[in-house]
Amino acid sequence: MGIIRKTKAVEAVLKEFDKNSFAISAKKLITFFNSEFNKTTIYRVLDKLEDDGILHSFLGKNGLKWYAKCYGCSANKHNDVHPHFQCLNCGRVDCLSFGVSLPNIPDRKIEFSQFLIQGQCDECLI
Amino acid sequence: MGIIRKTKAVEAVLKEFDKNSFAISAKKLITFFNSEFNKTTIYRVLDKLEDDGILHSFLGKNGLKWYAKCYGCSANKHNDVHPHFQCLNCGRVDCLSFGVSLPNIPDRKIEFSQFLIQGQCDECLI
DNA sequence: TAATTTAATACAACTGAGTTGCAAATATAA
DNA sequence: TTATATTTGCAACTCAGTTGTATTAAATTA
Repeated sequence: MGIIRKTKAVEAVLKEFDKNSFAISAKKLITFFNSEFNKTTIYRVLDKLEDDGILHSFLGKNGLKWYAKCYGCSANKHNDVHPHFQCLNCGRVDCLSFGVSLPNIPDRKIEFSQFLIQGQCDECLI
Repeated sequence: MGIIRKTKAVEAVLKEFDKNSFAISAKKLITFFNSEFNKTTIYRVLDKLEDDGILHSFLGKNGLKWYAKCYGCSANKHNDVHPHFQCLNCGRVDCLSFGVSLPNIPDRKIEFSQFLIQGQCDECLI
């Protein structure tokens, strides 16, 4: 946590997340920055940004890792418990804006949860 | 769908799922049947059993593929929309018995959903 | 501003879950 | 028993993600 330098790679990655509100997969970022940055750099930048509470990650279709901006999270507390929606047609992924009501499970301690909903997005339904 | 033969591999895999009610990862089955069956066989048997509506699959921690028995599902209709719980300590995964109330999202068509909850299981909390 | 320290990066090699093609083996139907 | 269609084993492959290390570039200090 903390100790992250304002390097070209960090700024370039953050700029991509500022462009739109959708989630972005590590894979897509690596392809996008192919000629500028090494894939290892991208993976490590994403790791750092997640550690710092700037991004949160989750697994999408086929176990691919996706990242999206955090709102109201800090390095030590992740409040972002919302579902993610992945379009099975165009592959687009976004965060759904409502929270998930976690069930009360006796004798178990819930630490994380991830809710992935898959289907057809508004663009692809037309 | 249909057309699945009662081979040694199919029977051995099904027997494992009958032993207990927990989910089993493909990886674990491959290790378990290491000396008996090839890993390709295990992957293909699991695929078939899922196609036939006997097992359902979902992704756990690190994107690993897990399988569990289906209840009330057929080859063409999967009714099993329930959360899965993975213990971050012992790795055990099981199906939670209550259904998930899917949110109503305008302009989107929901086809699948997966809800993975992670934390400490009853055994590991003691 | 230059020197020093420490973190970030590129590169290559690796890991490991899952996939594919094909020949041989085996279950089922005739 | 024979025919035929599915299953299996094997080896080689794919590909997202990881690791080690020498080099480069921020940030800090003098």
